Amino acid sequence: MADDELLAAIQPIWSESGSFNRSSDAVFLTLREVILSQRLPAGKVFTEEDLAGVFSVSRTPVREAVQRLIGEHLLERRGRRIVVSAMSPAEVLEIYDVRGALDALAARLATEHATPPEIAQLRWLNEQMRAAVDADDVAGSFRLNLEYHDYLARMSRNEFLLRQVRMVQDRVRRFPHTTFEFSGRPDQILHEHQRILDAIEAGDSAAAAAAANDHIMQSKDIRLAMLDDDRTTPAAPAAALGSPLE
Amino acid sequence: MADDELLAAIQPIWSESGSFNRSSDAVFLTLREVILSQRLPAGKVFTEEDLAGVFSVSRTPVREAVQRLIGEHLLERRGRRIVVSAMSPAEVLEIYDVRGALDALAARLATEHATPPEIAQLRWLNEQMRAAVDADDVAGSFRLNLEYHDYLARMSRNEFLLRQVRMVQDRVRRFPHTTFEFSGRPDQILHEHQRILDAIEAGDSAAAAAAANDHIMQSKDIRLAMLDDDRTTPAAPAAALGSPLE
DNA sequence: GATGGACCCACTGTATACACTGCATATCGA
DNA sequence: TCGATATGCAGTGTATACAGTGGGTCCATC
Repeated sequence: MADDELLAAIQPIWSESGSFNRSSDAVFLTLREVILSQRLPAGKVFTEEDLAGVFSVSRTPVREAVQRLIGEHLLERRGRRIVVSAMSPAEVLEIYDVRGALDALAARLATEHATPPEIAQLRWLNEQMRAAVDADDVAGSFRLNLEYHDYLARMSRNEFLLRQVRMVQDRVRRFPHTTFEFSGRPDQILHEHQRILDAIEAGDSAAAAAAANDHIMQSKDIRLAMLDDDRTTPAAPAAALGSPLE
Repeated sequence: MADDELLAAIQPIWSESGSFNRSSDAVFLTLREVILSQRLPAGKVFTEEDLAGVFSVSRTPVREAVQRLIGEHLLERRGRRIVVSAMSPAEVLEIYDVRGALDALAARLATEHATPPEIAQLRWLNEQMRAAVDADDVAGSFRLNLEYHDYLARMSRNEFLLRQVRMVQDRVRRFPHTTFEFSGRPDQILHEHQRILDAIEAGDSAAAAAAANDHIMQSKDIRLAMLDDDRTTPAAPAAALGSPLE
């Protein structure tokens, strides 16, 4: 029974999940986190009852959680089973384009509204990331990278945009490996973040938007190279980094 | 009992909704359509049992549908009641910015991949809309406008982008009134659509993106004027057009 | 008349029970 | 031995039952 794998993946997050009034919410959020952090791999199959067992609740709240996750395209029903949905390489590349457009908009709007303390905070996040990169802390770098982009989106003062950006970031967490594994990429990222910062500080919204879009397109190019690499050397034993980041 | 209003709003869509294996899906889709088409106004309050009564099902499938709609920000729980969530004028304006960025990306990618038949189809949609506008068919114009943008997004060959665009379009359907009501706007729209078409046909992706973004920003400006208008003359008895478009 | 508290009821959240459906395996016939 | 039909079973979808809770109301007191 593959139940064991399910339990092992869910247990850690489940036990430390705070208290909710709705157990349906708790199941939803835990399962969501487990999928986004790739503790539960794409393609994993299970039933409602399996989940009810792991979470020690009845099928009712499980069903509600599953429905919601299907709505977010994190799970899908295939015939009579529930499957963690996979991301195709094509979808990964698609997401970069959308992310570029949204981040460019965020950078543009952020420039128009930025206050000095906000710029300082954004710079601080980048410096933190610099420290993490220098310490070879890949998981920390990855997290701080997401935080940088999240903060940039918040600076846009556009709640709807922020929601979209976060939705995209959630997908990014599901990408196989990270472009960080590409030699020299972390330093490039820091430099590109700095370029965005400079443009924001200079009040040049067009430059900020362009820098943000370029930044994502650089990542896309790296990703493309990594995918080609995977394709040509399929037996390569995956990079040094374990898959479940964060 | 406000149940009557609920029944009146839901009944028409509910009765013509095709057959689904899951009544939970049927409730979800019907309720979704009723909200998006503004048959059920923002702020409308009801309980799970009310819905169960209207749909003649038990609370279980109703709960699942409601959860999913909350996930899409179409409903919200306020204390102990379910409320159709409202869109603030600020959110409406925010959405234009995101829509502009996404449509610009769609136009750019569409230009890169467009085939002659696709361009012909897009032109045909615009000509249909021209006919609807000339016939003063506001609902038809509105629908064809959405179809034009939907087709543009499909031409991008980016499934993820298409999903985002559709999510945004759904929000657009909930906007109060439409910018079509603004004198002369329909003709402007047709002209702006034509500009995008010309750029695509010329293979000028940058121009297509710029035209698409400009198009949405024009709508945003009109919307801004309408909102200011509402604010200065709050007693104005809404335009000639009934609210539930489509 | 206003304000605070207690009680009650409506509504929600979860569990359980039951019916239905599709698949797998077994059994019978040729 | 192979195929077709029957039968059991696992899993889902819906209904219902039950317990807990928050909000509203009504009364008492200031």
